[in-house]
Amino acid sequence: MIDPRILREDPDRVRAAQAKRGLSDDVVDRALAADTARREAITTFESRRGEQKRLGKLIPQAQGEEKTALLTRTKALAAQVKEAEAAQAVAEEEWRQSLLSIPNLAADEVPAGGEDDFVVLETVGTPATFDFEPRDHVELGRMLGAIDLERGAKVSGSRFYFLTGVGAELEFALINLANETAREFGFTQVIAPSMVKPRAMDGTGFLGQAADDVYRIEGQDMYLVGTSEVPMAAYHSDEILDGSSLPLRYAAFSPCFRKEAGSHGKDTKGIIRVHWFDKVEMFVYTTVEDSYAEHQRLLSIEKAFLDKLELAYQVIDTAAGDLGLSAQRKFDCEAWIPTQGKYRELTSTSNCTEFQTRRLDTRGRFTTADGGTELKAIATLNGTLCAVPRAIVAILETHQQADGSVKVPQALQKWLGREVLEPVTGG
RNA sequence: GGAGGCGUCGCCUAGUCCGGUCGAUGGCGCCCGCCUGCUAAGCGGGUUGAGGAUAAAACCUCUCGCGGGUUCAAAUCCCGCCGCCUCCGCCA
Repeated sequence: MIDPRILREDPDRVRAAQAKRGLSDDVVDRALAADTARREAITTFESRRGEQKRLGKLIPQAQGEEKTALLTRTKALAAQVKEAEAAQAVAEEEWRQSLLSIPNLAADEVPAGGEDDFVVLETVGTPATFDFEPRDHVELGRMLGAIDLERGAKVSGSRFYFLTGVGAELEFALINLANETAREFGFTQVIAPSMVKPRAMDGTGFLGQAADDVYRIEGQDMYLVGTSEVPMAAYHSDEILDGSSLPLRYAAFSPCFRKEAGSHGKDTKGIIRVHWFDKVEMFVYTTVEDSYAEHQRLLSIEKAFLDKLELAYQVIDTAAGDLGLSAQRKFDCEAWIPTQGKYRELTSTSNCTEFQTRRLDTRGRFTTADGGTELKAIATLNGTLCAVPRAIVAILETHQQADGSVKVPQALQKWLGREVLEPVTGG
């Protein structure tokens, strides 16, 4: 949720932000009207309620006719109060809904436009070249006995897989490396629940434009999370955090579930786009002022991780129209996938500023210059440390050799206990 | 899943049977001030959060786990839900 004060005091800024994302600004007018209506309704209710309370106090001391008269008046008033209260609730809800439907205001630096209007900030490493015909990760996975897509489909359906043998070992190695990296950078490790209540899902903005991608548990009013950003954002909901304890940096492991609705035909082969995968996600609570530097920090950690995997990648500044509901700015790290001849998203980091904490009611208590304290909205940020399947895809394809074996990046060797993954079947 | 108990403004706690001077008691902690060579003790005051109003205040409304209901009036009575604890059953 954006700051209601910005909407009231500078609606044109919100209109401009909507335009930048390619969205209508109707909702701005709707929200402004709702705000006015809401305040009127509050005034009406409060004046009636105030009178009711004043008169009510007189009743216990009143006697005889005076008391009867008072009761008649307060009884009528009670009905009015009830009515005014209901009207206020309606106005309040309309205001809330219109405000909730406004996405976070994109940063000035964010490129305008849609999915294809990103700006490449940086290219790191050189895409791998081969003196043989490189195999895709599906074939390599089969040769190594690492990825079993056929049985994944048999047991669970399309976009499911078993990681077996070195595939499973590779996941654990990646998780270990991610956790080691998290530790180096001062993150508290967390294992987060991947089923959440609607509050958490909605608070992180995933029941908005992304709702189609979310699995709901039948008959339970619970959801499977698509990322541990969801439980981690809700982790401190309804809390007032000690400002001096910030930043709070978490690295949360969880399985992630995505319907991938509307992606029919995209990445149908392999494990680039799957309904379930494991991920270690960085999640940070900090002040809004510090969030911009923290965002850069998360990006640098993601880059450091990709460097450890010895991958070639580019960093893009996502265009406004391709930002999530909550994000103010988003950087994606896209690794080179040899058999696709292009860069594909491996990690992503977003600064959600105060958008999520306003929805989930997380604030910070800070000491002011004069020694007092004040409550302020704080910022949340998230960033992928390692999304396992895509990391595996990039590693297998990048480090493959002519015979179908795969060189293990140095940083993973101690976790895998070997320098090369050897095929278990012929090519 | 069955039975019972509990949920009060940071923590503890009074109040709930018998609705209105509880529009929330006291203690601890914390903050400000006084006092005392310093410190401690002592004394006085302050200390939930949200919203409305205002130049800013004063002020007003809401907030006793959450949501309804009864009533002129609800922390208090009634209904539903959630969470925690204890016992039983079941189980990785």
